[in-house]
Amino acid sequence: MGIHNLAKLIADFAPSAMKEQEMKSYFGRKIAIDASMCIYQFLIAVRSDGAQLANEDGEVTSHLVGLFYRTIRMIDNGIKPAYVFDGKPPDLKSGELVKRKERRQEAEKELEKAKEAGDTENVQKFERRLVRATPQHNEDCKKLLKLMGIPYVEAPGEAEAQCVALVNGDKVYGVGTEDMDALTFGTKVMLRQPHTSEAKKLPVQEYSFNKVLEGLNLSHEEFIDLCILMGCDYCGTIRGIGPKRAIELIQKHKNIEAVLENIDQKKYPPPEGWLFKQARELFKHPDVTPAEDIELKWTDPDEEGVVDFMCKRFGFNEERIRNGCQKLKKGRKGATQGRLDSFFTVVANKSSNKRKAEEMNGKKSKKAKGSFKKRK
DNA sequence: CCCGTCC
DNA sequence: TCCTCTGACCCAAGACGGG
DNA sequence: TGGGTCCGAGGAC
Repeated sequence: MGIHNLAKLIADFAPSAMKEQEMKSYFGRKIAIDASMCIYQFLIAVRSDGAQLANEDGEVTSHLVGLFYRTIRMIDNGIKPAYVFDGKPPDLKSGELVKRKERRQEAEKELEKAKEAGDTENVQKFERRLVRATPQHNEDCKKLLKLMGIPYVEAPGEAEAQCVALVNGDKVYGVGTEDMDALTFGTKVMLRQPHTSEAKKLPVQEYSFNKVLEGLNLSHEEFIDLCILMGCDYCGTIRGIGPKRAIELIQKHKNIEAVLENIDQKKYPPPEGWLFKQARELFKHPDVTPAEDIELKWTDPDEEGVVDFMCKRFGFNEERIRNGCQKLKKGRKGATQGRLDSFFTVVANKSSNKRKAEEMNGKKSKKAKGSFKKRK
């Protein structure tokens, strides 16, 4: 998943494209998040003695624990998440998916071996490697989100691409992800792991797409070709060409076709039947629902519904769940208030410089729309 | 800060 | 010789709070 | 599964 080494390349060649912000400065912001990715991570990480958390009937709850508390944490910080669920992966990804399937089968064998040998350490290791978010997990999470009053979107294709559509269609401020290919899809703003920053006392890393292009001195099309050269999920790469050579070649020749004409293909052989054109097309025109067809609404949680679902069905501690619901209600009010507040400073120049206003106590005049002064 | 608990 | 890529290896991937 | 690090094998110069 993602673009190989892209974060490092940006750090090296376009450092100003990333700025670090305090969590607080995102108060009132809406953010799109790839739900499938979160669920997967929760299933892997939320464990006790190496096993997933579960209710008395053995139904897994790790994904619900993770989603519940992370969402509350964000709302509590005035950040409004909208979750996006994966649809069908594009056909081009099937090669990658076949590889993953093979690795799975490998892990299954290893798991059997470890079980027979009574090697608990390896059993856990390979169980973890076999984790996959099932339709049931997804449904559980959708139900919970609905009860919590948090909006979600079911993407026709890749969740990441749908998140980008929401950003660029001005439904949300940015996409919160670890997956750098959000930038390849062209997201105006990308936030890296906005949820962890508070807990770990780390700043949020904010990437600006325009500054990435500016810093690398590339157009969006050239940038896509660069990403393909460096390695994406959709097709192979040219052996012997890594980030350094890739960026040099794209800057010089502008696209992969021209690169191929100008390198010694004996020394740098492209993959057999290389599908770079199809990959390029996928990044340019991914299968997404247009943002204008999507309405995102944050509402108060249905506390009794949440308690019923989480406690009755999944055996969660009622006090904690009710506590969480209270935080949701409180945080939502604050965030709604805050959004209005920041509206005045934010909307003014959205694409380029965003707002330094927060610190500088903004005075803006460019781009008329909504550029009042920040009050307070 | 570390380490156990959450279910 | 220098630079760049590759492949091997290891590790950790959540959130939270009590002690 | 990906990321970080470290080392050896090539081409690049």
